[in-house]
Amino acid sequence: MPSQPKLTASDHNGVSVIQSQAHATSAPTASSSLPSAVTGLQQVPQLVPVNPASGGGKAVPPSKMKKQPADKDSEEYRQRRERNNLAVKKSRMRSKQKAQDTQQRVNELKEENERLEAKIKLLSKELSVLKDLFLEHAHNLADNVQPPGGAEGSSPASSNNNNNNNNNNNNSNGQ
Amino acid sequence: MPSQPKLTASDHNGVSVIQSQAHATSAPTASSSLPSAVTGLQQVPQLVPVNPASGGGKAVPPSKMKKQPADKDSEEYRQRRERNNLAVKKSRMRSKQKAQDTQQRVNELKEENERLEAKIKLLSKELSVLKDLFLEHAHNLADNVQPPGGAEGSSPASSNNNNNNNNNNNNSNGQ
DNA sequence: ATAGATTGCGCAATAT
DNA sequence: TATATTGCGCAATCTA
Repeated sequence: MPSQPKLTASDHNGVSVIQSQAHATSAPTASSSLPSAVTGLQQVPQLVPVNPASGGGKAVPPSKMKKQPADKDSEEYRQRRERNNLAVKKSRMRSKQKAQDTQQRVNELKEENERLEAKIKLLSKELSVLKDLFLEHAHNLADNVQPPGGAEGSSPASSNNNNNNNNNNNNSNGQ
Repeated sequence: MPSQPKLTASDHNGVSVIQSQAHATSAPTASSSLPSAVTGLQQVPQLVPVNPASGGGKAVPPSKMKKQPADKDSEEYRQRRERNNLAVKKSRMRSKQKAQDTQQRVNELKEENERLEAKIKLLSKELSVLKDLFLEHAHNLADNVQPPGGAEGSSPASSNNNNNNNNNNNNSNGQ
């Protein structure tokens, strides 16, 4: 489940900083060449107020901590970013793969569907033929009536061979 | 069609710069609050060599132009970014929607499939019943043989009623 | 050549 | 705490 962001609009500060390829220990997959167009923009040390609420006696409860902007220089920061970037790539790959699989599934199902429809058509035809045969036979029976036992009522001959031919319109179009 | 990137690895310089909310004429959708953590990083004017190949007589063919780093301050730049951001959002929304639709399609097809299979089962059963009826009837015929016209060859009676009962094992398992 | 559409990527906030 | 997801902006391409 995607899990939507509670209710508060996702409002991360739209910041982002030069990513020098300096200690680029990453790129295990396709090493991005990073030719030379990189502008040598340097980072600002980014001094952070040691603690936004140190004046009051509240002792700053751990909750509501504003999360220091993370020193971009910190090695640990870089490592975290690095790992996250990896995770992101992985996640996206999976996502893409899944989408692809789903599409494929659609194609497979479509094919299967066609096969099934064809089969239905065939079966229907067979049924139809058999039913016709039945009808024809019923007619024959009605034509040359010949009671198995001794001669009896001597059917009135000709027409009116309307036996229980229920038409069998059993189309069973269940839907 | 997505059109894959020729062959050259996509190696944009992994650069990116502080996005100050200064002239934030944007945010038409959900206004990003941008609390206070924004560092006031200023941009370097980024002087660009007027033209990398002005010495030769080649007159610099339009192709191969290195594309100036685009002054981040330029109003036009901001507008372009703004528009692109919008386009990106749109594109991603569509993409997501499509994926969702595809998933839905899968579900629909699965259902349809089940319906078809059920129908096949039904038809098969019907066919089976009719065929059985046929067989039974054939037996009856064989039992009390009674040539329609005058008495003739007088069939040898009993057994061997092996008419063209081809069993009709026409399962048509076409696959 | 220009504008919109896609795509890969990194960041940060969240979710798990 | 670590990884997984997700929204977002940037820049390079692709398309029209």
